[in-house]
This record gives sequence, C-alpha cells and structure tokens, in this order.
Amino acid sequence: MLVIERLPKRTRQQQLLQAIEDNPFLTDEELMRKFQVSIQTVRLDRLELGIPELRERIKHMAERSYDQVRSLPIDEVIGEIIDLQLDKSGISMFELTEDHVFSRTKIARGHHIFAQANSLAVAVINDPIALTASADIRFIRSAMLGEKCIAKAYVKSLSKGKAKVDVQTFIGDEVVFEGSFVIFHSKKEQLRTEGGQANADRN
Amino acid sequence: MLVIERLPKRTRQQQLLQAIEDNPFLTDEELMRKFQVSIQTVRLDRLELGIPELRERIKHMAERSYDQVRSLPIDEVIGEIIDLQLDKSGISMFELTEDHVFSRTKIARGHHIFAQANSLAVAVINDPIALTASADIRFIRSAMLGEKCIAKAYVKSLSKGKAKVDVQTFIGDEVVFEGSFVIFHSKKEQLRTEGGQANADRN
DNA sequence: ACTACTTTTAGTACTAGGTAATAAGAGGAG
DNA sequence: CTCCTCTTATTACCTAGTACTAAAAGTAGT
Repeated sequence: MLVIERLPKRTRQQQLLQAIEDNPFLTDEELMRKFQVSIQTVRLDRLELGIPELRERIKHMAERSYDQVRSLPIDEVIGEIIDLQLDKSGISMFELTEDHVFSRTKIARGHHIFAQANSLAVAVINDPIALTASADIRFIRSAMLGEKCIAKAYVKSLSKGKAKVDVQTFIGDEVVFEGSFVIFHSKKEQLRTEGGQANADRN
Repeated sequence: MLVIERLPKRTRQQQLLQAIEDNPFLTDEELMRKFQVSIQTVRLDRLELGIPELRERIKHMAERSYDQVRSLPIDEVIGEIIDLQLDKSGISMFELTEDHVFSRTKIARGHHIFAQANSLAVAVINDPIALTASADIRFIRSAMLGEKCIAKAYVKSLSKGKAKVDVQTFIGDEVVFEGSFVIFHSKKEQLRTEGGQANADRN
C-alpha cells in the first residue's frame, strides 16, 4: 500500500493541466515526482490533454514574446503611422486590445489614448530631439476594446524651439479625444526637408 | 608580425552575432548553411562569443516574457503604489527603464510620465468605474533613464460624478511633471470607506 | 474466482540540438 | 619547412522528449 493515496485519473489530469498552466517550465520528470506516477503516465496524460512537450511550450512562449518585441521597437510611435508630413500633419491608427482596456469595463485606459496622440504629436515634428512640454487634453467619449482609434495631428505653429500641435482622435466619425500639445525641440531654424526617412527614434 | 588582422573570422563572428540577434531561433545547422562553414566552426564561434545554444536562448526569452506577463496584471497601475488614501491622496513610484526612454537621448517619453500620473489619479478615486475626462498637464523637467519618479496625487474636489485630482511627479525634490485631472466616476454619493483593498482594476 | 476492461508501468528504438574533448588537416607568416 | 591559427572531423554523451509494444496492476461484473 502506498502511504500517499493516488488521485483518480480525471483529477490528476485536471491538476496536471493546471500545474503546467501555472508553470509551463515543468518537465515530465518533475511532473512525475509531483504526482507520484510513472513518467509514462505523465506522457499519456499530456497526450490525452493535447499538451505539447516542454520544449514546444517554451518555444511557443518565446515566439509570442518575440513577435511582440518585434512589433514595438520598429517604430517607437504608439500605433501605426498612416501618413506623415513632417512639420505639417500626421495620421496614426491604433487598435485597442485587451492590453489597453480595463479588464472589468473593457473601456480604454486614458493613458493609451494619450500615448497615441502624444507620440504622434512628437513624431510629426521634424527634429530628432522633440519632447512634450505641456498638453491640454479632453477625453470626450470613452473608447472600447476592439475599436480602431485614428489620431490626426496638425502642426499649428512652429518657432525656434517650440511647436504647437493639435491632435484629434476619432473612432469612426466620432471624436474621442482632443489635445493641444506644446512640443519642445532642438532646431533653431526650420529647414525645408525632403519627404524621406523620418526619425524613427521619437515619440 | 600580423599587420592585418585576419578579417574573415572576425567578420563572420560579428555577422553570426547579428544573425542570432535578428533571429534567435536559428539552429547551428542553419547557421552552418548560412555561413558555408562546418558546424564545428559555428559552435566554436558561439563558444567564443558566449552565445548559448538555441534551446537556452529560447528558454531565456520565454522566461523573460513569462516574468513580464506575471508582473504586469498584478496591479494595473503604472508604477508601484506606495500609499493610498482613497478619495484623498496617493503616492506611486515608477522607475524609468530602457523601455520608457528614447533610445537615442535616454530621456523619458512623455506618455509614460503621464501614464503614471493618470493611473494614480484614477486609482485614488474610490470607485471601480473611473475615467479620465480631461487633464491639463505640464512637463517641467525631462526625466532620464534610471530615475525614480514619485507621483503624488491629491483629490481637490469630489462631487456626484466628477473629481478633480492634482498630481505632481518628483525626481528627488525636483518637480518633473504637474497635472490637473478631471476624473469621471460612477458613484452618485460619496460613501465613507474603510482603508481596505482598493480596486486593482483601474488606472 | 474468473474474465474483461481500464489504467499504469516498463522497455526499446529513435529524434533534435546540442556539449565536451580530442585529433587531424589547411593555409599563411617568418 | 616549421610554427601557429583556423577549421573540420570524429566520437561519446546529454536532455527531454516521441512512438510503439508489451506486460502488470487495479477494478467491475457475473
């Protein structure tokens, strides 16, 4: 007789599933010790539950995070630049995912909406060094999970080291956010520029 | 005397490093084909460059992303709540890492500073449904990589569905950010509350 | 108690993607 | 021609498995 009573198959499989969900880095050998069964039982359980082997689990996690890491630093602007006329105007698109909303209400958190507008306001200024000095912002309507936010930025004035940029963010034809940004930048005089590569290193 | 360093090896190793950085999922066999050398050369190169094997690389990525996933949803506030007196005041701390700064200048991006202040302003309101309506903000000094931002929020007024919250963010004793937030919330009348568990589901 | 069936365990062959160590060949500098 | 670096080859071993076959153990019905 075993001192430790072994669990029925169903229970064990549910606990195994939970265990791997909690810690995907468990090997079959560790699971075998945890549940006091043979390694073959663990493997049969994984087979029945459709849980891939450790290395595959790890690989999937890495691939997922790799894709995330890839998608961010390509341009440091929050959202996707649709159109950019340096020192004039810019448009970006930003889709609200689970990551951007309150888990309870599915309403977008203010700072994500702000981040899109802020980074566009900075990106539109043709200067590698450009920083938000101040902003006057209004959240007009709340945005929800899955909605596509289109931010439009217009440079209102541009002087030695200071620019005023107005941003409006729309969902469909409804305004959800408005902001007036004052952006400090480094260039003393404005230069005429070709439409070429903008500075990717700013938002 | 070796006047000219033998470039092929060095160049290859640099390219190998770059290749693995670009795509950490490359096996030695794939690298061998890519560089037209034997698999042993690839392995010697990795050894010299201190690049771990594929599985270790993948594992590290997975672990890192796992830790991130773990650390984020625990509290949905940007930064760490140091003190919270609901409907009165709150303090949060936020350390600027590489993720929060311009890669070129190492200056913090405005929306991260804003996010800390905004999420604190929302968190301090004792209502599970609270949203930023508008804000008037000023970035007074630029914050740099590694600096610890301490945000202090004070509830200035609180009525049926609207609250005014002022936030100041400090690095040391210097003010780096100031903002006046108007927060909409759902409660009609204010209730006296025990100091207990605040809503983690808001910022 | 015997059979039938499920569940568990055991064992073997094979795999990918390596490490570690040792030896041998290639090619250039002096 | 020799020394030296670089490269390649070879072999043994590792982990964490898959795939498959077979046997043992437990459980239920009759």
